[in-house]
This record gives sequence, C-alpha cells and structure tokens, in this order.
Amino acid sequence: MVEGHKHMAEVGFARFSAREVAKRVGYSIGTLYNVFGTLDQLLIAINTRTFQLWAEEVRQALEGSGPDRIRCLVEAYFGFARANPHSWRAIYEHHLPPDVALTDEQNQRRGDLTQIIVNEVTAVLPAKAQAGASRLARSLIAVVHGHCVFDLNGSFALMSIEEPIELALERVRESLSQAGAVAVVS
Amino acid sequence: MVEGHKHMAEVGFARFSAREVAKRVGYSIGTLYNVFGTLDQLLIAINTRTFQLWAEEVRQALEGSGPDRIRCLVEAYFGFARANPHSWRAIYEHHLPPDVALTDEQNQRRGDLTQIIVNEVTAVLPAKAQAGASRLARSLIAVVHGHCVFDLNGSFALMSIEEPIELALERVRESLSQAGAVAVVS
DNA sequence: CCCTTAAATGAGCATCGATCAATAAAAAAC
DNA sequence: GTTTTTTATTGATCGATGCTCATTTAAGGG
Repeated sequence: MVEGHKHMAEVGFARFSAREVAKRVGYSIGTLYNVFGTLDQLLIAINTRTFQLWAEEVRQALEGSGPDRIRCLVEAYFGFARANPHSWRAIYEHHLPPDVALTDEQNQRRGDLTQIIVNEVTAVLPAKAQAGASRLARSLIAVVHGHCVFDLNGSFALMSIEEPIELALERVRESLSQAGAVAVVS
Repeated sequence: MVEGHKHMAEVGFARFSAREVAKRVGYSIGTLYNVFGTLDQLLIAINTRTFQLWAEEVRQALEGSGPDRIRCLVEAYFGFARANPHSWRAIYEHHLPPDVALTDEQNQRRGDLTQIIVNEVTAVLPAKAQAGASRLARSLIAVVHGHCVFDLNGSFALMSIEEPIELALERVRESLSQAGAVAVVS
C-alpha cells in the first residue's frame, strides 16, 4: 500500500491507476481488488496515510520550533503540500460515493493533524477565548488551506502575488490577535 | 458546449466523459474532437464558462445588495459553489498539462470575478491602504475559498462547525478592519 | 496422500480518451 | 448544371482503465 502511495505521489490523482499499483507491487489486479475491495477503498487508504505523514511532519516541525509556533505551523502546512503536491491534492480530489464512509479509525487518523492545530491555537488564546478555540482553529485551517490551494495551482503566481506563506500568516495573526492572543507577532 | 457544461454540472469532474457530451449534443466523438482538439480544451472551455456565470451571479448579487457589500460578496461566493458544486469543483480539479496554457482571453474572463472583488475591497479601504488592496483582496479570496472547500467537502459538518459563511465573514472582517477599513460591520 | 480452506490469477466486459482513413456535405470553379 | 475542391462529420479502431469471477495455485490438517 505504501507502493500505492508512491504511485500517487509520482503521477497524481488524475493518472492514478490501480492496475499500475498492482504491477508495481508484483501482484495481479485481482489480488489487489481482493485486498481493498474497491478503488475507492484503496484511495481512502492512500489518502489516510498521507494525512498521517502530514501530521507527523507538522509534529516534528513543532518540536524543533522556536517561540513562534504559529508561524511554524503555517510553514509546515505549506511545506508538506509543496513537497508532496500530488499526494496532498489527492486528499481533496477524491470524493467518496455517497454510499461509502470512512471508518472511525480512519476519521480519527485524519483528525490528528487538526487536533495538533487546535492544541496550538488553544495554547495561544487567553482563558476567556478558550470556548471558541476549536471553532477558530478550524477556521484558521481553512484560511491557510485556501492560500495553499492558490499557491499550488498557480493563482498567486499568475497575479504576481509573492510570499503566499507570509500572506496566510498575516491573516492568521490578525484573527488570533483579534481573539485576544498575545505574543503571536515575531 | 453549454451541453458540456450541463453534463459537468450533473455528473461532476470524475464521471465527466467527452463521449457522453457528444451523445448529448447529437454529434459523434470525432466531431467533438475536431472542434475542441483535446479533452483538456473542452474542460477549459467549460470551466471558463463556469467562471463567467459565477462572476455574473456575484455581479447581480452586488447590484441588489444593501450597505454590507462585503457580506454580499462572501454569501454570493458560497452561494454559487453550493448551488453548482460539480461545476465549481471542476474548476479546481482540472489540472492543465504543463505544455498547455490558457488563452489571454480565457485568463481575462476568469479574472473578472477577481476584479470584482478587488474593486469592492479597494472601495472599503482607506486611502493609505490602497496600495496593498490588490494583494489583500486576493488573500481574502483565499480565505473565503478555504472555508468554501471545507463547507462543500463536509469537513466543517464532520466537526460540527456551523454557519461556515459567518465564520468566513468573521475572518474577512477582521482583516479588513485591521487594514483600516471602516463600516464593515453590519 | 488426500482433502479442505485460503490466496492469487488473469481473461473478459464495458467504458474511456484519442486517432484517422473514409465518407458526406458544402462551396467554388468551370 | 456539372465537375472539382474544400470542409465537415463519421465511427471503427487502439490502448488503457475499473471491476468481476470462474479457475488455478498454495497451504495445512488428518
């Protein structure tokens, strides 16, 4: 399955093929379908793995972070997407058919990254704002995500918008300081 | 081609098929390929049309807007994506091969929506902040876009985050007021 | 050694994007 | 009005895809 992940990283979602994965791993298509049941399930497994690697990378970045942990978070978010554009995009390009859903375990694995961010946002907010920390954290993830999308698809470059990471960071800091966070400016 | 647009709206990017478009429009596959040359070109035409309809819808929403034009903008952005999820997603799921690029005309058509937003943001900023209005506007588009993605793909719902439009609007207003905008709070 | 269970196979089906010689239709030339 | 040239349209054909399932192979247990 790690081989499937590699294949995705190399060719991207649009050119991804279960047959090619089977070939790479040395099994027949039939066997691969016996294991995963469905292309969707294979993609789910691959994308869940991407989430895990992403969370792990962010975690490690935070460990080696200086005092500006929010900047570290934003840079690590971008960093992973830029370093693994195909895998990163596949997460958002694979739409589940309405009749299949993620396992609880898969959902939990995918939620790890979010939890890391929620923790950091919570840590930076004053006591009075803790109640809304979770909601705000999700919103800030969306903020960074939007900038990341436009960075990877070339929208920012097309419009000569430079330093998209700094741009996203500005927005995040504005919202955090408005929420009463202290010491979020480097 | 409007038929191709309808097909996209009905089945989405993943299930989109040039053959089906040909069938719907009453021509053979060959003819369709003679006209568009490539599947990519057909998709480009369809997505450019989506951009036009989107911009038109936002324009009309602004015409009937009350004093809070920023809210109107955010609601219209979300509104179009929610009303045309397949077409909207297709814009971001179609990746051009590195050897093809958009026509200048296509780029301009696609930039209309951005221009509308840049104008509104500029109008709301004080004179001293006009210089950075374009950059800020693009950033705010990214902010709303990120929230829109998570709204459509169910991330917010999964985490019980309600009223994503209001959430996006909060972020936008924070950034605008930080930039010195006045009267952005309803 | 046989028998049962489990694992792996790959030909076969429908569909896809794409091509291109062949055909039909329209325009131009006479 | 007839012939010639140009343009438009066709669909059989190719390789590749997701997916199925009868068949084969392998592994153990007695």
